[in-house]
Parts: sequence; C-alpha cells; structure tokens
Amino acid sequence: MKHAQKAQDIEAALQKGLRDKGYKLTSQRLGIIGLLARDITHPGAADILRRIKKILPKISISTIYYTLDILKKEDLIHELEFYDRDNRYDINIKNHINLICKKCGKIEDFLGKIPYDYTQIQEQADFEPVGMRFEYYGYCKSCRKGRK
Amino acid sequence: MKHAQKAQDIEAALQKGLRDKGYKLTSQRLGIIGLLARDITHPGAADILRRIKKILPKISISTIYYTLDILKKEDLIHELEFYDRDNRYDINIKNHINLICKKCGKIEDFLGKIPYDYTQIQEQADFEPVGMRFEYYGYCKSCRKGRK
DNA sequence: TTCACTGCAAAGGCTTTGCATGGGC
DNA sequence: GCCCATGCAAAGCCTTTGCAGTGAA
Repeated sequence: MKHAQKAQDIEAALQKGLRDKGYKLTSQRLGIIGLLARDITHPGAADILRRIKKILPKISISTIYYTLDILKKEDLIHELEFYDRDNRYDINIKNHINLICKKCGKIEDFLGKIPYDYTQIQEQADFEPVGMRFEYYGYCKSCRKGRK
Repeated sequence: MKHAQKAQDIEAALQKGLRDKGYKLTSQRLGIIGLLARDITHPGAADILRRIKKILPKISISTIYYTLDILKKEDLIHELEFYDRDNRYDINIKNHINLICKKCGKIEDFLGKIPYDYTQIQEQADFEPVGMRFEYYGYCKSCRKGRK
C-alpha cells in the first residue's frame, strides 16, 4: 500500500523508533503515540492531554511535552509552531503545505508540490536550508458555510 | 524606478497611509515609520524600542505594539509571527518567501515565485486563502563560515 | 536496582490589556 | 477642547524548567 498508511503501522513505527533508541515505552508514551497515529487533525499539547486523561487521568502536561520533545528529536513527528495559538503536532514528517483555518483552527494537508528544494535555495541564495514551512491561511469548507 | 523603492518614498507612503485614515502622526509614530522604512532586516518590537529610545527615551513598548497593530490593520506592514522568538515586522507586504537563519535570526527575502495563487488553492482544496507564509529555515552565509 | 520518567508547581518570555495622564488636530 | 495616543504596570498564555518520588527494563 503506497498511500494512506494504516494507523497501526504508524503506531508500530513510532513505538519501534523509541524502543530502538533506548527510550522506555511507558503507558503514557504508548497512549500519546496511539493518539497521534490515529489523529490527522494535527492536535496540540492541550488536546492530547485532555484526550489521554480519559485513559490515564493522572498524566500531566509536562509529560506530554517531554514525550513530544523526544518524538521531535528523533524525527518521528513534526511540530508546527505558532505564537498566538498552541503548537500542533503532525505524524506526517514529509515536507508539505498546510492549509490553516483562521476561524476554527483546523489544519489540513495540501497535496501540492513545494516550489524549491534545498539545493535550489542554496544555489540561488547562498543560504543552507535545513527545514521549511509552507502555509496558506484562510477559511475551510465548513467555516465558509456560516459566512455571507 | 521599478525595484529598490527609496526609503523616503516608503516613509512618505506609510505616513500618508496613517494620515488618510485619520490616525494622528505623533513623534513616536513618525519615529517608528522612519525606522521601518530604512530597515530591511525585519526588526522585532524590542529592536524598534531600543533604537527609537535613542531619539525618544520615554517611549514605551506598548506604544510600539499599538502603532505596529495599526500599521498591520491598515496593511502597511506585514507581521511575521514566531512562538520561540519575538515577532518581526516587514515593510514588504507583497507575498514572498523568507529565509530565516536558525543561528543569528536574520531574515532575508528570497526572490522566487510562490507555487500556488489563492485561486488555485481554492479550486484544488475547497479552502479560501487570505494569507500565506513561506519560509526556509537554515544557515545564512555569514553563520555558515563559522561552522565545519 | 538503576536512572530515566512522571507529576506537580513555579518560572519564563513576549504580547496584550487596564487605566490615568498627555498631546495632536 | 475632544479623544485618541502614550506610558507604566500588571495580567495572560503557552511552554519550559526544577525537583522529589516512581516505575520500566
């Protein structure tokens, strides 16, 4: 299967990623991984906390952040940073364009190509890229319905 | 002159933009506008404060933010928002790609084309864009020199 | 048993807000 | 003279940090 990787596969890959590097697979981490693998809405730390608490009521926000930091560091997830809303986490670590709704905050992936690869940028600008961020801000389908 | 608009022209345009909308041209605002028109390094609010204080020692950070808010609202400047560093302000309000140095924080404009216009996004994704953000993160020329 | 992990609480840093005073127009 | 604008201070908000107790390997 080329597209639409199963949630179970992603979950297993994340677990393996941690185990292979010597990280402990605690119930908190398994919960966070399970949630991320099944959630394509790019949840934030507070979302994750709220939902994990249904299973692990005592989990704290610092554990969420600590686990997300490890997953980031090991390149198993990608972090989308915002100054005026909470950061969001994405299991799609491939560079892609995001569409961000200014009303409801929903983030969807856009299946389109990135204009310049790192080599092109380096050649044209004498700048060495190691990451990128491509986003369009606007209004999603459901939020447009309620507007004039 | 098509490219490289003169700082004086930009400054005059910003002043006119405020005056035409009925905003008062106080010495603080004139100072901020004069600085922004001559600064292509995308300064932050604290940068602006520090430099304006040389001329107006009593100016406060809330005045800086209040003025920047107005300039944003009237589409005279563009704000680049970051969660882990201070926001930056740009007189170039045309959509463009920014190159952001992870070491020194410098932001330079990249003269390249944007991959999709708003119409294309709307047709392909059922999403109505009103803004965009395109950035590459990496290391600028001068910061690369100090590295292996 | 060990030491990384967890949970609680406090700190941090930039931006926003409240409010009395002040100054363009 | 009227209000918008200013400056000071405090509040806000999410993320980060400190630290003692805890549990996975």
